[in-house]
Amino acid sequence: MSQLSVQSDSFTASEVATEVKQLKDKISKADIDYHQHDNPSLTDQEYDELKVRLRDIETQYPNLMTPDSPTQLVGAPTAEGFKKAQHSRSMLSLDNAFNLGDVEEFLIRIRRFLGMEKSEPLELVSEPKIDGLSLSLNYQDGQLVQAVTRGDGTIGEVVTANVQTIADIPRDVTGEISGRLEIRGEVYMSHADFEKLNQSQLAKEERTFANPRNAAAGSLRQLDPKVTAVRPLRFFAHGWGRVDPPLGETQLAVIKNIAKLGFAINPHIKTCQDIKAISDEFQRIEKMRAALGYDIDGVVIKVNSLALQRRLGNSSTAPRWAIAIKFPAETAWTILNAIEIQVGRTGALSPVARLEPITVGGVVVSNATLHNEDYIKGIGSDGAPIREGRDLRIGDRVKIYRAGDVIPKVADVDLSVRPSEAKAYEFPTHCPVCNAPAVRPEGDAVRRCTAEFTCPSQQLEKLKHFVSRPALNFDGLGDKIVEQFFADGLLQEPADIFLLEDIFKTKNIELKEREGWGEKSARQLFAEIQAKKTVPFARLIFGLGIRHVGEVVAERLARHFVNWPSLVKAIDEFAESCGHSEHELVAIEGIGEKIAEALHQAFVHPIFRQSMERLIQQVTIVPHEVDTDSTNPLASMTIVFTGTFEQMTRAEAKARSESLGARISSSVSSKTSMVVAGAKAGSKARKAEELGVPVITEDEWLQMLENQGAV
DNA sequence: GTGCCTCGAGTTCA
DNA sequence: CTCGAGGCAC
Repeated sequence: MSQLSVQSDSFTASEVATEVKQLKDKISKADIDYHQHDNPSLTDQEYDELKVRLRDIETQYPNLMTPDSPTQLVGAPTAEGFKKAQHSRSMLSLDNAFNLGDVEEFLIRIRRFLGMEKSEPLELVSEPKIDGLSLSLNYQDGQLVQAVTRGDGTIGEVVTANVQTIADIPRDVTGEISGRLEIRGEVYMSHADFEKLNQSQLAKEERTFANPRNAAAGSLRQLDPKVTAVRPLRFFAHGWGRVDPPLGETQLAVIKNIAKLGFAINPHIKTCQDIKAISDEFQRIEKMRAALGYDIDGVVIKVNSLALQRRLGNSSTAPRWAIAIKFPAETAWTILNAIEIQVGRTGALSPVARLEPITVGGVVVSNATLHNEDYIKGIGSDGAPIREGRDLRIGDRVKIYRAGDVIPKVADVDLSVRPSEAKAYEFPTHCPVCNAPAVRPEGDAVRRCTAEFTCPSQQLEKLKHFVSRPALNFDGLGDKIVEQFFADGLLQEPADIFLLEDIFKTKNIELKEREGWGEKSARQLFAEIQAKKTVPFARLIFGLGIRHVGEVVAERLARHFVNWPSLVKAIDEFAESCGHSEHELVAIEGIGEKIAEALHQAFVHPIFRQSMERLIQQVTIVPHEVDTDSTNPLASMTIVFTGTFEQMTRAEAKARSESLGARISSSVSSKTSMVVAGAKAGSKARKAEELGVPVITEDEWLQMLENQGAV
C-alpha cells in the first residue's frame, strides 16, 4: 500500500486517471466480497485507506469524480435496503400555487427579483405535473452509470439495476454525447397497466396497490430487479442536473434535445407568454386529465430562459423559476371522535383530531391536525374566519382533505347534523402532561406549557429532536427507543446519550438482555454513540432545540462563530449589553433581536446551562467547514451591501454571494471583509472607511463574480 | 409602520 | 405541507 502515500503532484493526468480506476475497482471488489460473499478481502483499515486516497484525488481533480464513485455512496447496503448516494445537485421540490392569484404573485416575484418591468416579456413553459416518483439518471460518456431516487433531496437510493428495464429510459446514449449527463424526471405507471398489475396480483393472491403512484413506488423499490423488470413502469424526463456539454439555452430546447437522445418527454409541453396563456393551458390540461391515461396532480410552470433560471437560482427548498399549479384536493366526510392535545418540544399545545377512519385520496386517515386553539373555533389568528366562525365539536361531521396530498386537515363542518348535546370545546389552560400553567401571550396563536425544562413531554421531545436526522442523526436510536429509555429513567438530557454505556453499568442493567435487543444490536448502538461524539458545529447548535433556531439559523451561527466558546461568549455579551441592536449577534444576516433573545434566554437558564456544560464535555465539535478553495475569494468573506444597485437587485446580489459561500451582514464592523457600495451609499460606506474595511463599487463586485464564472 | 420573503415548528401515513 | 412569525427592505 506504499504507493498510496506518493504525492499525486508528480503524476500525469492519465496516471491519476488510471489510479482512480484501480482504486474504484479495488473498493468495489472489496464491497462485493464483504457484502455479497460475506467474506472480507481487505481489513477495515486497508479499505478506509483506499477510500481516503480516492477522496483526496477527487478533491484535487474534481473532473475525475463520477456519480458512481464509491466516495459518493454513503452507508453500506443492508439486507432490506438500497445503497444510498448523494445527488450532485440537490433535488428540490416545487413551490405550489392553488389559484391564478398565486401564479400572478409568482410572476411578480420573478420580475421583482430580476428587476424587470411589468411590460417586459417573460416566456414560460407549461407541462403536466406527473404524479409519480422523481428519479435522477446519471450518464458518463453516454452510459447509464447510476439511477438515484429523490430521497430527502440530498441523498437518495441507488436503483440502477431496477430502472435498466424501463423502456422510456435509454441505457446508452453513446455516440450522442460525452462527459457527464444527469437527466431528471418522473417514474409512473399508466392507469391501464395499473389495473392489469392489480388483476395479476389478485390472481397470484398477492397484495394489490391502492393507486398507480404506490404501485410505481413499490415496483421501483424492489430488491430483486427481476421483479421490477416485469412491472410496467414508464418515465418522463422533465429536467436535468449536471450536464457537461450544454444542451441548449432554453428549457424547451434542452427538453427537446433530451428527447432526441431517446428519452420520453411529455407531449403536452407548451410555451406561454403571459398569465392568460397559463390559465388557458391549465384549463386545457384539466379537461384532458381523465383521458391522459396516467395520473397528474397539476401543471408545472417554468421560466423558459436558462440564463434567467440561473439568475433566479434557488431558495432553500425550491427553484425560484418554477411553480406547480395544483388541482383541488380530494375530500371526504367523517366523524370527529375526539380532540387530543400533544405537547411539543417547545411546549406548544397542539390539538389533534381523532377521526372515524376514512379513505381520502387512496389513503386511510384517522388523525388530522387542528393547528391551534383558534383553528378549532374556526377563527384565524388575525381574526379572519376560516369556517365563518363555525367551531368544531366532538361528534361533528367534518370534511377532510389532505393538504398537498399529505397532511390531513379539516376543511369544513356540517352544522345540520350536529348532535344536540355537543358542547363547545374548551382548550386546556394547563399542560395535560405536567399540569404546569399553559400560557398564550397576547397576539400569539400558540399556547405553551411553561415548565420549559422540567415538563416530561418537552424533555422527551427535545431528546427526540437531538437524535433526529437533521440534528445528530443517530442511526439505530429512533423515537421509539428514546421513548423507552426516557420512560425507564435512563435518559433525561442529550449528554446522557453519550454516557449511556456508563449509565447501564452503574444501574447494573445489560442492554443486550432487554426485550428486543441482542449482543450485536447493543454493540452497534454503543459504537454509533461513540461515532457521533464527533459532531459538526451546525448540527450541534440545531440539536439543542432552542426556539427560533432551526437548521438555517444554526448554520449561520456555526458559520459566523466557528467554535463553541465564541458562540457562548457572544450570547453572554448580548445579555450584558442588555440586548442591543448594535451587538455582533444581531448584525448577522437573518438573526434579529427575537432570535438573539431566545438564545440568551436559554443560556441564562441554569438548567440549560448545566446540561450544555455536560454535553460539551462529551463531544468533539467539528468547526463549520470553511470553503478553503483558494480560487474563490468570496468563500470566507463577510460582505455588507449598501446603496442602490443597477445591474442586479439586492436580493439577487445576496443570493449569489451566499451561493458562493460568503456571509452577508447588515452592519459594518471590524469583522466585515468588504462593503459593496451601490449608488447613494450612506453611513455604512463611511463607517467602512473609518474602520479601514475595503469598499468596492457595483462594477468591481460584478467583476469578482465574473472571475468566479458565476455570471 | 407596512408588506414581502424565508424560516421554524408541528403534523400524517406507509 | 402549511401556517405563523421573524427579519428586513421600502
